[in-house]
Amino acid sequence: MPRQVDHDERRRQLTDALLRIASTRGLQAVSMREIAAEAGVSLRVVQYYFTNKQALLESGLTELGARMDRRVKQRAAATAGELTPRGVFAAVLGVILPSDEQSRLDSMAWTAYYTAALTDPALAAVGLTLPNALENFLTARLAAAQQAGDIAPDRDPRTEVAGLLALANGLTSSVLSRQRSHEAAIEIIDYHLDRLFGPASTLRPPPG
Amino acid sequence: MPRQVDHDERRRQLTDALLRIASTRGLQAVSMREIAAEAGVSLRVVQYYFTNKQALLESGLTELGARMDRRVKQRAAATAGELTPRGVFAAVLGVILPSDEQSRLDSMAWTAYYTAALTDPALAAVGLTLPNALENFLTARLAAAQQAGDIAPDRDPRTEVAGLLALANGLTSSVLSRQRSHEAAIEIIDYHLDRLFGPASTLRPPPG
DNA sequence: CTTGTATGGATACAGTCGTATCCTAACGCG
DNA sequence: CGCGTTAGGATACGACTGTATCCATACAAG
Repeated sequence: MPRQVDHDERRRQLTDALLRIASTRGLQAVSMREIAAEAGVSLRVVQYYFTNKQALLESGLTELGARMDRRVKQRAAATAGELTPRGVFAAVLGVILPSDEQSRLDSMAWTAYYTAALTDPALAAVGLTLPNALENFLTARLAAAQQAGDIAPDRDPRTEVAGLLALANGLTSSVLSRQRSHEAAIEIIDYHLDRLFGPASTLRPPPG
Repeated sequence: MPRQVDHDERRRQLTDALLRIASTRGLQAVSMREIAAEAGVSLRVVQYYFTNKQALLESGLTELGARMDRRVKQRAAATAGELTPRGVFAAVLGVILPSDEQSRLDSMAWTAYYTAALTDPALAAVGLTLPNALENFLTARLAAAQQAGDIAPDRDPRTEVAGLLALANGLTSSVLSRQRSHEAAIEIIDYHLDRLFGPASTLRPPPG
């Protein structure tokens, strides 16, 4: 066997280059040649590691989902002790909102992909997986919290989750277009969480 | 003077064709030739009535804004008598959400434009005008309602409006991607309006 | 009727796009 | 040491893009 290159690593470099372009100049600025230039390789290399532009695009969307997933886990881990139901929601919704520069860029790319998915079924299949999983996860958590008496019994968990996710997504849009600051968005989220759960506490109260 | 053509009418036809393409196949499918084909005219005609592709795109965005504006006014007019503050909010937020097939198409186009505006300052300037005006309008209305005692005095009108608009936009996204039905979205909006105002009444109660 | 201008048909241009092909250099294995 | 496969450089193809140009026609004004 001749010289071996780590294909996964190469694909990751190219996917990162793609996402840098998509998040700064939009998905319509993404071309095979632009990706090559951004990654500092030749066009042939891009073609060699991805059969299609379509495959490249889907790889970008998958990577975005993986990043979001990583952020949620790392935020959950950063909170010492067990999370309250409210803590779980604050973590997930806080990850959806753009906070630092990198997550702002990722949100830009995510928005671009979301729009593209509206007229591209292949992208829609890949892109809706994470949001649906997120909604189901939060709904299950909220239903459990309701059983435990943490929220009022007359609330419908699925409706509440749908509203909160829509709120977070809408706020993300307004933060990206600089209509609102990150802090203002967080404040609105917290306000709504206060109405759903009691006043704020991220940690589960000590038993007894 | 030779044969005169109504330029405004011609431009309107072309803009409509553009929006039909953008709402069904996305903004990236919009080309001068596609617009010509969709409108049933030659490429030259498109060039003749619009100096630029950029001008054409901005015309499309302006038209979308005008349609939204028309819908709000017509919904307000459809409600007999004077609108309560809640009625105003229900009308505006109800217009943002896609209801019939046409408003779904317009929402698709609007979403495409919104995303494009994130990386195109010229579009952003045109596209943010209406949302900002809407936010200011609703904020003023809500502040007045607060003065009149229609909502609790501890609410911040600007924050409430920002949250409601973000919610409506986020719900629009989820309706477009068929994660949620129009009815479910309306229900969530009504639920949040109930929490802000009292229980639902669109008409102002008779004086005395 | 002639004339000048508004309208639009036909065609061309230089770029850019995704994809395909040809060929060479590098290198692990027998 | 070659042999064969992998990694990529170089180049080309046809399609499509926005824009420009040339020219014909139609029609209102003189």
